Amino acid sequence: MSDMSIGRLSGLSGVKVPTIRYYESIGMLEAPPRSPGGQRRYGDAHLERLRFIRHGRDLGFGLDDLRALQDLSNRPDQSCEEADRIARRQLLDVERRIAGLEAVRHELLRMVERCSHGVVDECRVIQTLSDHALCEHEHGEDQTVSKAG
Amino acid sequence: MSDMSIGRLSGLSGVKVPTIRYYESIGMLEAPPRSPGGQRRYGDAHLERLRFIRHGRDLGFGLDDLRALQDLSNRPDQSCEEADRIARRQLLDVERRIAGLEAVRHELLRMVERCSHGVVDECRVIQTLSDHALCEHEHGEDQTVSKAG
DNA sequence: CTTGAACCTCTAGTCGCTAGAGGAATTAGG
DNA sequence: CCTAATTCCTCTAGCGACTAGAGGTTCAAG
Repeated sequence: MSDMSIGRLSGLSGVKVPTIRYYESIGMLEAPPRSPGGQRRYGDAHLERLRFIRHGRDLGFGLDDLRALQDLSNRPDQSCEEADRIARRQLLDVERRIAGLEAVRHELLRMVERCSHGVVDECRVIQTLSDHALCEHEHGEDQTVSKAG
Repeated sequence: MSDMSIGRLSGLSGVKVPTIRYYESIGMLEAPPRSPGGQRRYGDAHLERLRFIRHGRDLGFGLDDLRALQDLSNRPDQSCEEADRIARRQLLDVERRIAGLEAVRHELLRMVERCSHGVVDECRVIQTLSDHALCEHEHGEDQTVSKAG
């Protein structure tokens, strides 16, 4: 399973080819040896590392967190307090985002349910956006909901 | 309430000063008249529009959607079908993201609950990330969970 | 040995802001 | 009226985590 091309590594890891090169460029993934012609040749260690990153990204960890966790896993004798702390922080973050999205979902539901399917002037969707008093949504301090990739 | 400075508009709308200028630069907010010295002077229409944008952003709409919705609200006689479609799409998107985050939350909970608080080598957090087989999480096609701003 | 897919580097773009430099205008107080 | 503090101005660059595309090279199958 050694001497994988970047395409094969991509297929096995679920990480796109340009993303793998990007990870290398920012030091998330060790630069592999090259073929005589200059193409990347990966081994199993790369595949493992990339799966670790992919899995962590799926769980919403930032690349910095994953770098820290990866460093920790290379020092198996250390206390896992730090790893625990990072994971708990991430959990709290996810829970906070879920709560925010639930509130958003609630208001969106109200909007579309009350839409009379008539003309814009009577449209609940537009009205709700225009007049904040029509809804129950609280403005957070400066937190905003953002799109997922 | 006319002739507001950008700072006052910011305070009343909850949108930060640089963000207001950014909105102007990308055509989301009409450029206001200027004072003799060249500073922006806003009226009530700007405040209303900005609150509309702010509210929409809080609900996770993209600026393109908000531009479309804003355009619609300027044509009150048109059918609100389009507005309805945009809002429903947004609702589906939010629901999809909630579902994704719930799965993520579930796995994070398992991770931190099973952490033995010992050394890294036995740490569930690291193990789960390293070995995908240890968890129940399914990799989506290429969807990833991203941070909120 | 040819062909076509996969690879290479590099730059620039995405979204929605945010930060900072370096300077001009405004406003409140004395 | 003058000063000092605050707010405002433009401009460029940066964030995270990629994604897209141009223009060229290498590899693997037949």
